[in-house]
Amino acid sequence: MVVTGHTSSGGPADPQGSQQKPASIRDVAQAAGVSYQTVSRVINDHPNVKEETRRRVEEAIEALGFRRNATAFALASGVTKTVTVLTSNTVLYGYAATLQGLEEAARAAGYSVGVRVLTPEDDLDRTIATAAAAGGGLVVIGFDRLGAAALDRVPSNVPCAAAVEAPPPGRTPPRPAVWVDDRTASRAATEYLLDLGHETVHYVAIPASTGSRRSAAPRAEGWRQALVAAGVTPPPPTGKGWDAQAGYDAGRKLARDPGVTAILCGNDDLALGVLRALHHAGRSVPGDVSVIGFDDAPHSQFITPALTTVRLDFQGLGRSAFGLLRGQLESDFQPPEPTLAGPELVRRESTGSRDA
Amino acid sequence: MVVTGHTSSGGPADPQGSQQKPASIRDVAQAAGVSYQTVSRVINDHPNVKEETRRRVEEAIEALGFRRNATAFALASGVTKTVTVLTSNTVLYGYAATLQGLEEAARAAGYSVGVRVLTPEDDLDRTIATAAAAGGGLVVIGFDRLGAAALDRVPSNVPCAAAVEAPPPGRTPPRPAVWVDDRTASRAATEYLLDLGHETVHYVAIPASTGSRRSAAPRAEGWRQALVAAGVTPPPPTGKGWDAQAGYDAGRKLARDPGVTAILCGNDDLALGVLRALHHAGRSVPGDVSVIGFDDAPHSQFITPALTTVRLDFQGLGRSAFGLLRGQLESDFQPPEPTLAGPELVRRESTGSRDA
DNA sequence: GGCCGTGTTGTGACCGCTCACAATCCTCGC
DNA sequence: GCGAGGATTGTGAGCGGTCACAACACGGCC
Repeated sequence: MVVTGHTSSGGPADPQGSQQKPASIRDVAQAAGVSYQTVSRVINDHPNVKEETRRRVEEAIEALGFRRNATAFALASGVTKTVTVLTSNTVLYGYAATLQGLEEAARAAGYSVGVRVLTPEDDLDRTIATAAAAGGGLVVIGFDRLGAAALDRVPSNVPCAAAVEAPPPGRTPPRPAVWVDDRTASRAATEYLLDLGHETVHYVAIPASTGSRRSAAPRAEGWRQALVAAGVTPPPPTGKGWDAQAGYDAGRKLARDPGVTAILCGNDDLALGVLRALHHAGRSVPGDVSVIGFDDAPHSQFITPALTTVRLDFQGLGRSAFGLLRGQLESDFQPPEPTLAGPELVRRESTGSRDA
Repeated sequence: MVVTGHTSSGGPADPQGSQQKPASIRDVAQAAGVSYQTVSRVINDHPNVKEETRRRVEEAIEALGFRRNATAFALASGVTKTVTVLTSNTVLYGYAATLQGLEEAARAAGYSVGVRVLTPEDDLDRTIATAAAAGGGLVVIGFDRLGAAALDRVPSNVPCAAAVEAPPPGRTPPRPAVWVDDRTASRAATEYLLDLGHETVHYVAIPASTGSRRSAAPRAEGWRQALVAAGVTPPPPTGKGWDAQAGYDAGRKLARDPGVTAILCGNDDLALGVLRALHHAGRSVPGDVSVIGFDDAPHSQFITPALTTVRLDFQGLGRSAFGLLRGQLESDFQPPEPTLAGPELVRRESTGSRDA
């Protein structure tokens, strides 16, 4: 049985076609009976070209199917309309959505976007140097440790912007960056749970993007603040990972403790795993336990129970990060004040009052 | 309340630093007291360079922090180690996973990868021309109509490979392509449902990648074949979209019909929506209705009931597509026979026998 | 000692385009 | 009818690398 297939047309050396190389501006010039510089003027919309000449050149361009060679253009002009995204992940919702927003903005501005995945194995400096050697600018997604580390090592002479988890500590603003205020959002979510009558709220954390400085993990911090403000001692956070499996592992432990009636999760995948663990343990949601996620991934509203979560505007984040980069690349471009939707608590079915 | 923030370091013109441009091979040559050609030899590992000279050059490279300019290299050598992925989506699981596999393979081979999202609005030919002008090769993800259309319009002189939904119709193999045999998998999934005692199986389709030629939608076709082989007349397929919302809409209608006891869905998102609709309609899964998805997205095993689905090796697909492209770009590279895991039916909780 | 072959290095041209500047054309005003 | 000045066009150089080839050094051979 054929489980998979592929076609490829003949050997590596394609017998016919595919050989003739594309027309250059000199080819066009010759065809139009002008100098190459005139062709250059036409393709760059310079004002001083006689109408009739322009027309002739444009016809030649059309006839030869000429397209300006992007590489040569970049080399000669020094302008590389390219942005390379450095990220440790492309599939997780937050990352994918940020990338999506960025790509859209970049495309609209005529930039092409490259993606380079960061892995713990490879040499960060080398990777960055390679990416920077491509010309253009860098956008690093610094949601996690690896991304944050990469951001720190970008040499100061390469244009770079970042989307990060938390505002950089006050001292030297290292790089233009955008973030969403999820500390406040996390606090609000926790307060919501408290208002519902829960005596405490447990937290299943996502891995921190920074070392030990606890204040840098805004979601954890917002949760802690809400609890402290309410006069309750925060229970130890759990969780070691980003995905549903990590949530499931954390959830199993939490499910055993009857004192656990409200759980805030660092993201929706984690929440999904927690929900699953709770289900396995026979504890109902929201009857016995309330659960809140973070991010509002597309499927979160369709699972059962539909997940209460904090919606974050990742697309806007990506868009803004690109704007920041563009501001560095084009001296006359003033990056617009980032406009992204603020975090918003979306109440659905996974939360309920304590005594319901 | 600050809901979002950003930092940017001063105005567009950075007062200090960021100005000095990177060292070229001539700078290195001068520093090492040799000619630029010798530097070129060193960075390209040419054999005939005296050991001591090489050492001196390497020191100079180190000292100046020299990095070969990728643009200039591409222009002069004609080799652009770049692959641009043309896709209509980057977030849906199948697309994202394919992209991930491709990026990994490309990175391992020293290629950089670009992403260009296709939209119905913009001019396909123009988009393709732009992407091709970047040099390097193209990989188009042709799972949907837009991607398939793009694939058709790639000029024959640009290196290109594709990941597609179904094998191209026999006649002229237009382009090297990879696909998974989901027709067979779909048939197997349907048979599984039939074996469970269901009298018929309903299908919630994903949008087809081709026009009207029905045989080109392999998932639908496998389902139909299984039904026909079992002597049952296939009910009309439903569904109009890729996401959970589309699944929900289709599921609502299906839920009203008590004759519906088994539903096969074109992907896991659709299945999620169907599950949700069934739940709202008060029909239990798998008690009243069995549901099967397609793709095995990461969260599918964590939802409740855990989704029975057909696992597809998208990463492998992306990897293989890259291999095919590389075969065209490097004349001495023989693309390995694509090795990707075959589709596999993963039985979980959303399916059960008719009379359970 | 002169010749040859190999190892090592340097020079020139070029990739396809842009920039800066010089050369030519035209039109106008006196 | 002629010079000024703007419009239009062409030439040379260079972006940062590569390739092809020439030049030079060295040792071994006759």
